[in-house]
Amino acid sequence: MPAKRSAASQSLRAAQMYYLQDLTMDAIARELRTSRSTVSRLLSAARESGLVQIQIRSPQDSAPELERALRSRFRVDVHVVPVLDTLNEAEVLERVCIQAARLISPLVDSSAVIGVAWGSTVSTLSRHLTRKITHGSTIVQLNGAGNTQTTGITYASEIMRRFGNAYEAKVEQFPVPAFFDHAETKTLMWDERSVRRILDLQARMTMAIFGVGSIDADIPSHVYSGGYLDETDLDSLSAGNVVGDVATVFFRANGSSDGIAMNLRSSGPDLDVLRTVRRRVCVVSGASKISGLRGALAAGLATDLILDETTARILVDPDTAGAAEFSTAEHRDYSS
Amino acid sequence: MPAKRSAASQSLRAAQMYYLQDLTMDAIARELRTSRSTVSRLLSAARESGLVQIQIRSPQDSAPELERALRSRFRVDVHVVPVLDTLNEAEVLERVCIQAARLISPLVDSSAVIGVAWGSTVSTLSRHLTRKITHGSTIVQLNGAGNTQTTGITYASEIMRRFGNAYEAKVEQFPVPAFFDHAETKTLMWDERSVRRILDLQARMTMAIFGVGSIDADIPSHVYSGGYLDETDLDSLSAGNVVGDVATVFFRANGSSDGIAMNLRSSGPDLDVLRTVRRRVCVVSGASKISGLRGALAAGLATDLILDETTARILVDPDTAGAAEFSTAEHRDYSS
DNA sequence: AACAGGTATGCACAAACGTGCAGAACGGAG
DNA sequence: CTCCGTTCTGCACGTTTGTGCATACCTGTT
Repeated sequence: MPAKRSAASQSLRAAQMYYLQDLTMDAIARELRTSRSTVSRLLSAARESGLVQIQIRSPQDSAPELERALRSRFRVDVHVVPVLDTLNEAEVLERVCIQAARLISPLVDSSAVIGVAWGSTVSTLSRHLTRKITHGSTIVQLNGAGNTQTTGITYASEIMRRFGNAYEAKVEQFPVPAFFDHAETKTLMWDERSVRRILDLQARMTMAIFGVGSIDADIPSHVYSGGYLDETDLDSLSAGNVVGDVATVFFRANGSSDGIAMNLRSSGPDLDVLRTVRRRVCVVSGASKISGLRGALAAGLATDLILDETTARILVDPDTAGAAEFSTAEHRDYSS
Repeated sequence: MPAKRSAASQSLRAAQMYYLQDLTMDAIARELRTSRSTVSRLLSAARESGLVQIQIRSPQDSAPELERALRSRFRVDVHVVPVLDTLNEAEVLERVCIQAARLISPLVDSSAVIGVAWGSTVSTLSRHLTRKITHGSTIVQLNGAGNTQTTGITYASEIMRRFGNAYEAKVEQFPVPAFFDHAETKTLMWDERSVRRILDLQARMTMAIFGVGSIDADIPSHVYSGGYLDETDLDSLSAGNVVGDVATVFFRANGSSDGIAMNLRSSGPDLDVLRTVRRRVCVVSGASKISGLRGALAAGLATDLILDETTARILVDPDTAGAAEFSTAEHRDYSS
């Protein structure tokens, strides 16, 4: 009686029988009069397309010590990604991002305006996004990606495209350099209507997704090595006690960012604007980002933090590692 | 570094790695320094304990024709359970209930007051409930289960116990007969403080879960054959044009229930009380319940309907089967 | 009608998984 | 310390699932 149906509809049936009725693929294949392999593929498609949603809800009491400590200390919703501390940086990044993608998915809803930064973390994240059907959502680029060697368009736009794809959202690029050479050029550009459109969109963000850069990382991140900043710039940053950045906007260890000259030339969002966004998801992988992360937390930039276990451990208890530079007491809370 | 941890915490870790990071059980076993079989069991435990939540979200456009038709026709949230129409009654019931249990789970939240009926459907359902951690929830029995042969306590309480177990909720039984012999006994009992406590709880229900009885079913349900009603009772029901019941409260094809004498002796909730409940989940399996179900829908008793595909087909298009008795036009909508 | 390019299907094999069973580890009670 | 009952663990086996490949099937084009 159930004759041929659309692929999506078949996927739905299969998914219901598999995940909701606990039938084996074999049994489902017989009911749908097809081969088991087809059912396997239908189920893949169902997961792939976001039809099947798998969530892990950790009740407070079984949430590990670590998450609770971070949650109460920094007032953010923390997700610690379990990893062995013997894995190499790339593997950890990969796994943090796979998990982050799944954790973000349920936070996205229709008519969302999602600000997205770029950088190796967000790029990796973008490659693992799980699809979710939403309507009328928009992805807006948080900061320009151009530098002296390239317009950065292809790199950043690839990231944006993946986000747009996963959530069926409109993509709004931000085709400006990451840093202007002259602050006044930025000021003028910021009055251009084409740019205003993006800035207005940013002001209406319901969600922002970003990593952090840390200036003293063993392997300094993209921004600090990739042709975005010259010697003079770097010097001015250290002179200003900058510890890191979010979307190419810099801050100090205590979270303050006033008077940092580079920010006047940066295309990234004013941190005060960023702080008005309801959900601000920060993804961090790797212990070398610790000081940048500390600054970002002190600045109250994140409402949700996803990070690997190793880094989380250092964050709560710097004594166990050599990365201790600031005590928590010094941190002033800049969150709204 | 991650030394020995509690079982729950290990389950959580494993679940995150398996469902969120897509590692194989083998890989997880190596990270947790245990055997693959243990990981398999940890994951079972995680699913079993409601830590892992699998949901299927069917976007409107891929929702099958059938669901959309029912949804708009009866103004309820419909979930059609796919089944082959060649399966026997028991198999269909089983599968509808397995799926219903999973569908109900996400609807339950903390501090809920859940009214539960009894009967073969709800009993089967109770055997397949998936655990979910909630706090301060209460399960309250909707109607008494005593009859001339038994107090029904063990049967009904077993159902209740399972619900309480799944949601870590307090269970409130209702130790009265399903039907009183005399309406005035009920009236008096309803003034007893022990009974009032239950009635008050029922008035505060946030959710109700029930099946339907249909008087003309080929295999009549429990209530119509199990020693609850005598010949006179049955005669009075047909004389009053009763088509079915929910929690031993009767109604007619058009949804009305005024002037049905049996209801004065029934321990079930006044339908007006039932209709005030936010979520009223009705589970139906088997085409023989069609007329009872039609009545219940006309009476606006359900906000959510879970039923098997075969029955759903007949419900939208009675012409394809021989069960057509009333056109939809005749139904008056008694929902609030 | 023939064809090309793409997609969907089933087979067969390999990988991943669940579970009964036997032994190890644990935790009181004597 | 020893005993016994319970729980936990890993192995081995059978089952279930993912996927490369060859084939069948579309769909639009010449």
